[in-house]
Amino acid sequence: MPVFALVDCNNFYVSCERVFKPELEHRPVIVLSNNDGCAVARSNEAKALGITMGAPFFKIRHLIDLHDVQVFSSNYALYGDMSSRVMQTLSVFAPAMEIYSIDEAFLNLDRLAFTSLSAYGRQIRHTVRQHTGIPVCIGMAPSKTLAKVAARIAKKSEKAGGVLDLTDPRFQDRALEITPVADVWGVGRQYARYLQMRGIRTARNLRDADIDWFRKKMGINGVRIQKELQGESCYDMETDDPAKKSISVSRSFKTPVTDFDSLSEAVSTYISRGAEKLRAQGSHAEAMTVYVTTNRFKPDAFYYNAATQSFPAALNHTPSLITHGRTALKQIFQKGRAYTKAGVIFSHLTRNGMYQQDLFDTSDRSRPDRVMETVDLINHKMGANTVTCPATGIRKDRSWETAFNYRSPAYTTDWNQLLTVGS
DNA sequence: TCTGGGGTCCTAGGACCC
DNA sequence: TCTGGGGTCCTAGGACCC
Repeated sequence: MPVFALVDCNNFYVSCERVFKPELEHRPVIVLSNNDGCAVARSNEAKALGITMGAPFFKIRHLIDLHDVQVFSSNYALYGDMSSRVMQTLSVFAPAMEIYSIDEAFLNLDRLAFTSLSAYGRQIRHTVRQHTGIPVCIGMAPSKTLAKVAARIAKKSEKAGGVLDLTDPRFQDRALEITPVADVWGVGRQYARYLQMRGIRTARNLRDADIDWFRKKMGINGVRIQKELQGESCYDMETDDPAKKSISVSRSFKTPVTDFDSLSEAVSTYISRGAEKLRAQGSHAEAMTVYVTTNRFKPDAFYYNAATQSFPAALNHTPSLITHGRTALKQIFQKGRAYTKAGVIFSHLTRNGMYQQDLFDTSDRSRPDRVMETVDLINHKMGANTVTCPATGIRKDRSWETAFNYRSPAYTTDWNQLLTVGS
C-alpha cells in the first residue's frame, strides 16, 4: 500500500511574519494580496473574528480597527525563502518529495519501516518548527486525496495534535463523515453546489455514491476523486519540476489608468518580467497575449479585451517582445476608459533551445541572447530592475504600480533588511 | 473611493483530411 | 425532405488548485 504524507504549513504567510515578530503570537494577524486588496492569509485569531479568505480589505476595515488586527502586505521574497527552508528540512524525511505549492509538500513514506507513522509525523513536525519556526500539520493516507482529508482534520482537531494517520480503513469512515463535500480536493464551488443539491453533503456520501451519474458531470476527474476517497491511489508523486506550459504576469494598478503611455509602461514591465521567467526556464514563446480590463465589479462599464501575437520564430528577447506588446496594446486600447489591470500571457512555449527559426531570419541571435543573459545576471546579483528597458517607464511617479503599504522587511534575502536584535 | 495572481487539466466542438 | 464515417488536431471555455 502506498503511503502519502501531506505536510501543510499553517496559515503560512502569517506564520512567516510571526517568525520575525514573535509578539504577534496569539494575536489576530492577516496578510493581504497584491495591491493590499484582499486577505489571503489569516491567523486562527483573525479567522475567529469572521475574516474570511479573500475578504476585501475595505470591507473588513472596521473589524481590523475594532480588534487591533495586525496587517501585512504580501512579501513574496520572504515567503519564497521561508518556503525553501521548510522544503529543505522536509526533504531528509522521505526518499521522494513533491513540492505541491509554496506551503505544501507530499512525502512518499512507502517501504519505510515504522513502528508508528504518527510518531514519525510528530518528529517531522517538531523538526520543521525547530529549524524554520513554521508550524505545520501532517496527514497520512493511502491516497493523496485522503492525505488531504487527514491533514485538514489534523489542523482543526485539538486531539490530533497536528498529525493524523488515516492509513487504517477503520478510521476513514469517520474522517470522511466529518468532511464536507466542498472540502474534498478537486471539488470546487460549482461541483459542491451540484452535489449538495443531490444530497451528497459529506466526503463519505461522495465516496459511497453511485458512480455513473456524476461521472457525466465531472468527467474522468470525478471518477478519480471517488477512487482516491475509497483508498485507491490515482495520483502519483510528481517529483521533478516540469517546465511551465504558459507563463503569465499581471497586476492590478494602484490607481486607475486612462492614458495609453502609462498602460504601455505597465504592459512593458510585465513583458520584461515574463521574458525573464521564460529565460529562467530556458523557453521561448511562440505566442503572447496582452490584455487589459476595467473594474470587474462595475459590470455595466466593464471592459475586457485581449490581443494575441504569434511569432514566426519563438522569442524570449525582451526588447522584441516589448515591440510586439505595443502593437497588441494598440489593438485593444480604447480611449476614455479607466483601466484597473493589465496582463500578459506567454504560450506555446518551446523547450530548451528547440525553437523554430524563421526561414527568412538571417540575423545572428547569439548577440541579443548574450545581452539578455548579462542583464539577467546583473539583475539577479544587484537586485530586480537594476537594468531595465526604457519602455517600462523612467518617471518616478508611476500611478499604475502596485501598492504594498504594510510590507515587512525582506529579513532573509537582503543584507540591508536583516533583523536587528537589541538596540 | 477601496475587490490578487499564476497555474493545470479536461471536454466539446470546429476545421480539416481521406 | 433526404446528404458517410472516422480520425486528428487545435482552441476556447470551464472547472479546479494554491
